[in-house]
Amino acid sequence: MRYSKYLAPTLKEVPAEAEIVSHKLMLRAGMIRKLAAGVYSLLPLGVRVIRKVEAIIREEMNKAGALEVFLPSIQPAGLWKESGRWNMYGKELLRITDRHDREFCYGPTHEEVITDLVRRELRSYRDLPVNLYQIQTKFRDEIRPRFGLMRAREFSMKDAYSFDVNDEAAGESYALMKKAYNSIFKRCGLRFRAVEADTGQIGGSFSHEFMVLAESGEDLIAYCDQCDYSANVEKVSLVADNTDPPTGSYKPAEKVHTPGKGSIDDVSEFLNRPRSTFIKTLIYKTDNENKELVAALCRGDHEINHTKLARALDVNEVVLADEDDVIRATGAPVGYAGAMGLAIPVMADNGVRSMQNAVTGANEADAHIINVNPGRDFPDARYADIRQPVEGDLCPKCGPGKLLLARGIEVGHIFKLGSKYSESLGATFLDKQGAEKHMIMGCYGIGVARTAAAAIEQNHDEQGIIWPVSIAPFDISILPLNIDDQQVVSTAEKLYDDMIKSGMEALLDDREARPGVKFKDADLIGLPLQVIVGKKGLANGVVEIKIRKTGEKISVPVDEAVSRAVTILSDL
RNA sequence: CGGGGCGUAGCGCAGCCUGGUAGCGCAUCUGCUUUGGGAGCAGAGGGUCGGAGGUUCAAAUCCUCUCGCCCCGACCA
Repeated sequence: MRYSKYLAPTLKEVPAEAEIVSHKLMLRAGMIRKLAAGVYSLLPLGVRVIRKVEAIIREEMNKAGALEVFLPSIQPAGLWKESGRWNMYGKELLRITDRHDREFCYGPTHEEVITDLVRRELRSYRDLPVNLYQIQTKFRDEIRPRFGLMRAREFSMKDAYSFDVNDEAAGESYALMKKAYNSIFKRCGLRFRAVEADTGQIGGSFSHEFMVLAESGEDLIAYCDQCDYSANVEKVSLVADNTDPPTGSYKPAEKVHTPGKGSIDDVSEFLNRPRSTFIKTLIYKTDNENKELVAALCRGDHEINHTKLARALDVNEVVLADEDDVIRATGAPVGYAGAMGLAIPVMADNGVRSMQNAVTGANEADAHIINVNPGRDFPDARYADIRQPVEGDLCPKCGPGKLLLARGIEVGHIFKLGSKYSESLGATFLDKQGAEKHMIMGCYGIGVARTAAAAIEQNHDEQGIIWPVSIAPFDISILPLNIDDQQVVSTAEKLYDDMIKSGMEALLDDREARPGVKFKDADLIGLPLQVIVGKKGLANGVVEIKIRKTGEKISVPVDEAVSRAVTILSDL
């Protein structure tokens, strides 16, 4: 491709809207432009990267025996009502109506559509297993789209759905996908981990997330320093800190005056007691039919994990109660809630059970209670694992190992769904005995553009992107530095032709621009290699091959340049 | 959804408080010079100041409404 005929509008300045590296660099390199909040246009360079990621995905999916389909992005409401998700999915589901006032949605995922297809077309155990996938545009009306393609509302996703005759076969399909995903992300040049995950709104029995390790990641994962255990913090089942019954003597509970001290930090300092002796009491609103309020308890130096709390309460979602609800539930302003004498249900973290002579709010302004003992003072509390892990917690798998925390970008997620959708939508088959059974499903997603963005998060420097060869928009930049020097131009042209003939994807920067501009843009766009063709080098019969990743420049004779470039590229 | 902020030339911003000629840097175009890490000089083009309404002799500036965008929070008790 000739740069002069191409559209790669690079930016010298960083657009104000961008927060993280991949977003800034994609904008600066002229890969994407924003159309609306969370909605982006892909420019030619962006398209090429996405196509490469897609090609890798297709190859590995096909290799794993999956079949490509292409399902509608607009879906009739009826199917969603049938699965029960029309009401469950909430505001993230973009609902639209046609001219006849019929309800549709823009698909945020395709379980309903695929299950509908399969229930119509597949009847026999002989038809199974089958794994169907597509690469489709989805729309999820995120509360807060951000970070460019990382959390866009409209985005491209590879989604696959497997249908099996029984649980064991479904497990095999799942394992096959897990293997394929490992290959896909490895080929994309990413450093990642497959971690155990919560199943969330998709539902199902268990799942793994593929997390690209990066500081900018929106997810927190915990992993063991001794074994191979790793999980999303929402999923980590913690070994209870101490489940032994309390031993020591109970002191009488006593109300103390704590004027203006609402936070644990303040009260801890004021009473001169460590945070770990506090029982933190948070009031949550659940999304069940009564919007019931509950109190969630954990040790003062721990945090409640919303997902775990929701699971323990068997509700879809919990949100922190607002000020009015807190006052209604506790009779006190925010900051003075305590488990003693609360009229609402109490769900406590396992770590609270063995606490002795602890400190809590008094459910009245400017007062706390000391020497609170759970078994004595709020015997009705239920206990579950509802807190966030912290570094140093024991590994739930191997015991002696300690958990460490890291940030990750979720680029893929695989679920073993079971029969949730095959039951609600009636996807059945006849087994060998002629008995009608529900298919056992799995579903498997990959965020295509997010994968590309994650690659940038892991591969960049101050100058710009450093593409892994496998997903780079082109292999090599050819930089004729002196565009009015006949020898420089003709050499660059010849290299360009020869490189294309040898199978490389080359971008010839034939613009009438100064050398500095070409260098800067080449580094910014981040192709793995650059060939620098300048007067100085040609005087000695050489051009330079620069390796973007290392910055290394190698002088090579002009007639060896193509073969050397091919070799270096294949070694990267 | 709560809080904060921002919409002025393609991009980054100043001007607004205290109403009176719409500005700066980069980019773009022309010319000359320059040519191995985002050139220099000279000149030029480009703006319904997000939109609507209002106040005023006069509105980018003040008021009201509205649209869009960004950030923080939603794990603080």
